[in-house]
Amino acid sequence: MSATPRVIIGLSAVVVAASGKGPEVLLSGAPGAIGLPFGSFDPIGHRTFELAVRDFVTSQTGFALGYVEQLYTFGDKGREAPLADMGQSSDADRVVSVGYIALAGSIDEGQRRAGVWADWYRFFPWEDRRSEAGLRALELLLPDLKAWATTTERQSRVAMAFGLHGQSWQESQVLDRFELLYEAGLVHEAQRDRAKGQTLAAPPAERTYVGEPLVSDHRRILATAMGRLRAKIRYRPIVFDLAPARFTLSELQDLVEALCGVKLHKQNFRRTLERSGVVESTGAMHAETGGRPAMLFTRSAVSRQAGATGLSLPLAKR
Amino acid sequence: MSATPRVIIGLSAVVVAASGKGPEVLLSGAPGAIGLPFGSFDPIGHRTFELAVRDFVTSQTGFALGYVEQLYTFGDKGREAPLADMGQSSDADRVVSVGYIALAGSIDEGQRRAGVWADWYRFFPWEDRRSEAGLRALELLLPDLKAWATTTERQSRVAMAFGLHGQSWQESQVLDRFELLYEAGLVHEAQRDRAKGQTLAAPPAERTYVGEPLVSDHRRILATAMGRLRAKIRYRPIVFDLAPARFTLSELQDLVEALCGVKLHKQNFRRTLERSGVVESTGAMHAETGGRPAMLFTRSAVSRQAGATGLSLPLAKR
DNA sequence: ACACTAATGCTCAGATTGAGTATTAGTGAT
DNA sequence: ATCACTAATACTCAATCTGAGCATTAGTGT
Repeated sequence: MSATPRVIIGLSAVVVAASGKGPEVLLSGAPGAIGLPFGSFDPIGHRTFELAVRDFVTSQTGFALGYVEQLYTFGDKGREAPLADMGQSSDADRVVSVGYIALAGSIDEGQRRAGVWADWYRFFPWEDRRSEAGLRALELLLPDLKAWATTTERQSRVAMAFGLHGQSWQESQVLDRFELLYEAGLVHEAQRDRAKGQTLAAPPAERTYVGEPLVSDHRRILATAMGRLRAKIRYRPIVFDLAPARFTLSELQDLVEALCGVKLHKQNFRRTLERSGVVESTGAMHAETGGRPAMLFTRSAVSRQAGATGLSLPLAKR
Repeated sequence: MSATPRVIIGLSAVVVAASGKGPEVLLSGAPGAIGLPFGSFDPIGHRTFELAVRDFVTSQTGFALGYVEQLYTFGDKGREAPLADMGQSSDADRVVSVGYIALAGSIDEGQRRAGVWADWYRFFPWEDRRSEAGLRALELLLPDLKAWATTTERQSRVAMAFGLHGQSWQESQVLDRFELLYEAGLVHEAQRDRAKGQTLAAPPAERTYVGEPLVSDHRRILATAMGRLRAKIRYRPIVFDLAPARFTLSELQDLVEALCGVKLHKQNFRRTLERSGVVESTGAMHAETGGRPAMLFTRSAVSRQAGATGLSLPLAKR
């Protein structure tokens, strides 16, 4: 459109909801070009980014967002996709995207069907360490990662990110792991960007790809969101923005485990939960599960105060 | 210049150094319009934001940056200043600024004189709880803050941010505190932005202002940087990017205290330090201070690994 | 009435933390 | 030289917090 390159600010939102099956993210786009809900920032109409994000997500998907938080601004040349297909920019423009994470709470089947949602582990199978499938996904990648790690610096990064030599797996290092896989040429996006001039390792073999790609750098934004959310669970009572109003402690634990991709020690989880005072029991009970009925809890008043602390994650042994 | 509004991406850097007197930040600008080093992003020339930041800081101030990290992208209308005075934009343009924090290490008197550095507490006197002056600064603000807190929501925010009712002072909530003061009209910038149409409380009395203002929203960016740095100290061995190569444990403690604005319990500080293994003793000693000579330490190899943990901050009682 | 399944309760040892008290090795002044 | 003074470094103790289990309980379905 214009001959002189402009800067276009794109806003991308990782909208997370919990649906009983675990964390799901809202997607948009046509098959083959799936991505996050995306809008471009209007310098005249939008007073703040956050309002713009709420705006376009609601208008694109019909969802009203609750908690919204800015993640990171991505501006690397060669990792963004041109917006040409959205008719809003010319190829010469430089697109910078500001990523946001938004929590849409606990959704029911109806709401779920109203949008295109996907389990976020579809894009990051190796991040789910609860399932055999997740552990196997990592096993598949490790040989190629190790082959790529030819310098001590790379070896150390790989070991730290993937918890190799006695190092522990840090559930919130999602982005570090993804970036290593990208640099090592083990995700689709690397192949795509190599064509655009990024210097990246070639894929060792076509069939090694694990996890589905997303348009532009959206998988990177999603990785950032997952990492941020997983980290934040520990120091802010943010799970409650994803949990239903009333829940049993087991349901809450399942949710946390699904978000963090790890198994927790049940008794210790409830102990710290009750001790910290972020939940309080409603009198009601909940049967249905074929065991002793569970008490239904709600988030307590203290958990709503700014500065309230998050949850501790007592890992269960292997 | 152009009639249709463009988006201009500004990059602002909070360059932090430790100089023995505590944390200092690099400033630029003319008296009366002091701000952070600032440059605008060139969509053609700059491949990534980070490279652009390193570039303009070095060219503007002669400093080569070490650790660099993106903070946040600020885009609120009415809080940015036009760049007209830099001859790079027209008034109609929308300026979005991406804030960065950079650590310039430990600097000596010569380097210090080469740039314009200022103790960061000049802009946030209430953030220094080591000194009587800092505590007094807060005392000065509290009555007006309380007067502004007419709703329970505001009262709770104030109580949490400033650690009022038994709530503890959280050293990393620098931004929350600044934003409350801004909304309450207790910092210069609020007055300035009110003229631009932001709905903010009027200043209760001219002379209540505590702390010096900065151009545009730079004080907000600085607050974000301080908060990020203070928080990061706890989980990444980042102090070492500000400390000299060799230091005594007391020097390290002084540095951490200066950054966090709090006093720490000496014996417990060293205990956790040595236990965590992030420092190791060089054989050398250091006299000079009129007491028993201190052992000189360096950061250990483990502290350099990605994923190494930060420092615990055992607060000293009042 | 009985087996089965979760939800809850309780215990114990080891590690971490908050707060002090006690020593020790320099410096500078009688 | 000896003594007072100042930091640095060493130890101690109790209160908490955590990791790991074992034990008990209240529903469900046969």
